Amino acid sequence: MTKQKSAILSVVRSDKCHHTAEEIFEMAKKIIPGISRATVYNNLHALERERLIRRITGEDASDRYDSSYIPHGHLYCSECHSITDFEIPSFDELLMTHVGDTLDSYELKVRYVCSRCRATSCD
Amino acid sequence: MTKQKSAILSVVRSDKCHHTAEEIFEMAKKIIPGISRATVYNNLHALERERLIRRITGEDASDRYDSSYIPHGHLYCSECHSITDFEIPSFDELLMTHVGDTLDSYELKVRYVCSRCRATSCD
DNA sequence: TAATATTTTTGGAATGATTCTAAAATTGAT
DNA sequence: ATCAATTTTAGAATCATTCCAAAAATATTA
Repeated sequence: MTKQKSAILSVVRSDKCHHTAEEIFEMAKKIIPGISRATVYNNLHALERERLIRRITGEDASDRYDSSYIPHGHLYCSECHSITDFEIPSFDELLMTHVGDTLDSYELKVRYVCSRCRATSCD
Repeated sequence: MTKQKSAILSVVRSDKCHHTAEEIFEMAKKIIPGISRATVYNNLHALERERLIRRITGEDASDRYDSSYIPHGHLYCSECHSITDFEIPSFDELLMTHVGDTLDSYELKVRYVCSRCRATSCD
């Protein structure tokens, strides 16, 4: 594991947020000032292949990265655009019964209004 | 509803496939030869705002469009890259119990190997 | 250690889906 | 028919990501 790669992994693992490659690049520069954007992309892909992190896609233009490889749901608040992890107990088993045993992984994105926004919103 | 918009809607509704904007553009040209790519993008967005179609994102570089707005799961075969609709009975209710009543919609993508590929694959 | 092969990094160019823009065309309302 | 509002159009601009070829780092072998 090169020092660039481990810096990138530590950045992704540093919090529970779901950062974009660009954000990870900026954070990694604080550890290795000369690091290149291409290295960040290379290693994010490599780390996902090695099942150490997971890419999550779709909500906006940029992909984001999750510090855990283990699939779980993501709640997207339509008002503040926060992203929150969530878990449905034995969802894997439920999926398996519908999809069969070639199930590999899943991505579950839920749009909603988070409790904070629900409390403060007037419209 | 302009003739461009209704052509685009009819193209998206014409089959159960999940076409990219580019594919929809090509198909729409057969109805309105002079149609512009920008018009396709404009109207795909408008149609989704009007809840007549749904955008699905993430699996490859381009977004795709579903002929139905009603959320349901999508199965992605890792081998042949086919996309298949699927439904988990009362999944909405299940989600609601976990997310609360501000649930708006969801996107569920499942990676697996489809039965066709399972049958023919040797590796 | 020296020599060589392999892997990784780097910066910048290339790609490609999507968005933006400003002018022209169409549509709707009075 | 006139004026305003909306939509379409072609092409330029944007922006995340990928590609590239050269340089650097690392591992391997002698």
